[in-house]
Amino acid sequence: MAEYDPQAIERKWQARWDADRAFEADPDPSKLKYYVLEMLPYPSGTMHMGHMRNYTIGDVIARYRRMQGFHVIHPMGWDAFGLPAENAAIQRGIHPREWTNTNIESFKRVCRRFGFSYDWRREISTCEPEYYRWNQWFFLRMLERGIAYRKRSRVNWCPKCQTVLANEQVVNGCCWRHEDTPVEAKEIEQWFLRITQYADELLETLDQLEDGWPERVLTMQRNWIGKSRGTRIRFTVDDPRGNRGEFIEVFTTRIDTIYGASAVILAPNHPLVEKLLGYAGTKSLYWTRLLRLRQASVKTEDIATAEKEGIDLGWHAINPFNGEKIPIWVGNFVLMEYGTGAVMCVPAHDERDFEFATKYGLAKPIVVQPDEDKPLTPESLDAAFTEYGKSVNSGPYSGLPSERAIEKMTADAEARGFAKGEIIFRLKDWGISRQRYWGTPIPVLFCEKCGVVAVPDKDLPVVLPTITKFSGTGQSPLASVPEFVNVKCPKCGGAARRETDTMDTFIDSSWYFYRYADAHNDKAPFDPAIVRYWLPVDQYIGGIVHAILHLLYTRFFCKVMRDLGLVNHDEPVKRLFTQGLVLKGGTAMSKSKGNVVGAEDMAQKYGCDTGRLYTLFAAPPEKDLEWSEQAIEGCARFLQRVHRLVSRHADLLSKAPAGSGLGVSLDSATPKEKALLRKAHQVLRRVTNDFESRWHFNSATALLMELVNEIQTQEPLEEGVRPEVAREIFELLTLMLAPMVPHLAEELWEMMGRTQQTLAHSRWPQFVPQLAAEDQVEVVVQVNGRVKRRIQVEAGLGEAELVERVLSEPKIMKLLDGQRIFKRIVVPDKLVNVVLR
RNA sequence: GCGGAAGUGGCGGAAUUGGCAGACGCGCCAGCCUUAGGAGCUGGUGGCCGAAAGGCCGUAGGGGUUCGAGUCCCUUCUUCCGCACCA
Repeated sequence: MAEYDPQAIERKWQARWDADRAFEADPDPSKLKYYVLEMLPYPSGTMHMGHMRNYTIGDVIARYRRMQGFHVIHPMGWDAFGLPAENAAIQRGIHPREWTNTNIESFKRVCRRFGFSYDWRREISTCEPEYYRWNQWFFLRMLERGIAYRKRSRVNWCPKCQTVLANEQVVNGCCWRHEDTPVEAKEIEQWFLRITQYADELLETLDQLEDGWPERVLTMQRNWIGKSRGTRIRFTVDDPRGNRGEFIEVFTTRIDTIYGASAVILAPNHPLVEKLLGYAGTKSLYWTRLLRLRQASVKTEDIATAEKEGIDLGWHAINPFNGEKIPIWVGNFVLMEYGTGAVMCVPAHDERDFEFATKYGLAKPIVVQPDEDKPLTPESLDAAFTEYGKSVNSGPYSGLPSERAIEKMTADAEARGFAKGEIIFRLKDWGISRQRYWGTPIPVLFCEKCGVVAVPDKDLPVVLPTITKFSGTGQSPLASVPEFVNVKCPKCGGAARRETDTMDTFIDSSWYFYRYADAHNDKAPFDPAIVRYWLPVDQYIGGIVHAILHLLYTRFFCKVMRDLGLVNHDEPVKRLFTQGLVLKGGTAMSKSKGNVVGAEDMAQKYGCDTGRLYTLFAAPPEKDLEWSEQAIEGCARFLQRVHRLVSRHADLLSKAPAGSGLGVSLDSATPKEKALLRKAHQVLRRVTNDFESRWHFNSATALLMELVNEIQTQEPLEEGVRPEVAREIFELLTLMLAPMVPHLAEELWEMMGRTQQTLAHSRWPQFVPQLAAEDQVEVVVQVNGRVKRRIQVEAGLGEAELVERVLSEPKIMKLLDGQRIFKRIVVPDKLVNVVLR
């Protein structure tokens, strides 16, 4: 009997799949397509179990869908631009391209080693000109439409990365790659993509994803976009020494509380602050204190807990509703980046204003009263009342409910010209310039005469030149390559300089899965007709880390592509699955923490099927998974057991024609056959359900283990099991194993004499209810809801009959001892509850 | 602080709609086989009481709805995640 030799089996079947081109699929309108996608990896160092888990989940789904007859596209590629490659170059003197390609080779080798069913013809690598030229093409289209634009602004600078970060790439005030490195503020001129133009739609179409995306991710995106409906109100600055026409615009969602405003507060870096101090000649007086307010900590935890601080500027603003003069302050809690950089301070109805007013002794007029509770009084007010209620002390608006007051006051204020209803978003435009080398060159030139000039399409790609010196000084490395920088202006022929910043690598990953559909197109990013067949993605699988970053950007790109007429859907991904992390010692595997288990080492030790099975069995896929050497041994044992089991019965199985089991009638079946067929079909029903709706591969695996256990308890099969029945059972087992442990399944299939076709395209078996049905069931007998006895009865008894049978059972009669029965609850085939009371 | 998810044996985790809690695996215990076992096989394994039959307790704590609750409701606690002066 041949031992289970995973290495040999795995090589053998991988070669066979390659020869069969088993996983290649091209558009075929007669077939239902299914797009399975795993987030493309950044190939750094070696592939670890975290990656491997991601791809295993995707592969099981791809293989299962294929067995269901779907036309499956399942591609893989490489997120190949990015900082680690450049840092490796600086530290070790290896060119980023070389470092990256070595890693890609290694990742690809491991992917093949695990038998992931990718269509490798579609492989892309984002650092190749054939790919990034389309990044440039998209950028130019956005430039034409005003979606890409250039501006000078305060940006997030990571001193470790030596480059700018987008807002989404700042986590807790620190760089998303360097969680202990606070970002610094820097004024830089850079390129932005006007994602805010789509803010409303990015929010609206999240509703379409309700059924397919985790609620968590949807919530995070909604919060990030941060839509807020309110009013922009203009307060005139009271100017006793002449009218300079200064005014302050505040944004508020609660215009109804304006009669309760006791100050206007400006952000410390609001331009008007210095102006007003200048007018009054009081700059020197306030300057030190003002600087202190401006030096807010960047750590967000600190910000939230920081004490409110302010400075009374000595100026007043006029409340446009009642003409009242209220002081103008500067406050450290007012953000220049949000709204108008100025707020009206309504202490009685805003928590922050309450705190501020308490500290500085500002008045707290009450202008909203709660609906039910007893009315607020200045004496009883110990916290801000921020809910809606009824307006009071608000001139003509007194008595209105808050909602009405907001509407009416906004309308009136608009009519009188000092306010405007407005919707603002927390979302900011996406800053995409990076002062680094290893990325897509931004295809524009700066001409002395013509200004900013787009590189003409025909000159794409703007190829990233090969450079050899990497300093990491924060200067764009491309600036030091004269042959790259100095060009002729395509418009006027005069001298021009190329843009030397490169694009954020999140551009690369925003549309890569469209490129997979038509990976070698050299006329366009892709052929819209092909994309119409394959896209949108039916199932995307990846980590929760990308809940905002990548998934927001890619949704934005989809909408831009739609507006360019390239695609006809609004959302790129129908269903999203966020898998859990692979932990070791309680933390996520990562190179920096030194706790990685290499996928290749693992495959070498146990075989990849064992590795696949372990990651599927150890936890449901959405949960984190703690790596355990002991538990993986259990999976290895199980596969060995299955292999031995089939080996042992090869003779018996060879006596039956293939696929003959279905005709077996239960009437003529032996008890052993009945037991086996029942178990097999019960397992099939539940495994199919786990695959279909929940992807609980852990319980599916447990069920298959149960089936194997059952087969073993029915041994020897030669006695009492006909070959065709044995065959049916073993084929069911093998087909169900196929998506999870495909190599072993193929081998078993062959051992059973099936040689014509691989399992890759075999059909998923059909559940037969009659075969799963039990003819004896165990019924639980409860007294007053507590389980007392269990009895065997034939299945399918009616309620009355079942009660009759239960009550006539001697051991039940003894239990009840003639007591009066108050009530009976009957669940056929399951339970009888006798209520005595 | 706000929002969300979760809490089940020694461990990972099952339990589809309110109907047998702990499937399956790991670990552990006992036995078989073996020159040997870090291999294989058999059996046991939530806690307490009991020789056994059986009984009692048990899904973070408390309360409730129900004939019946891991599952539904209220409440407290804990953990994890997200947001964090967003006006």
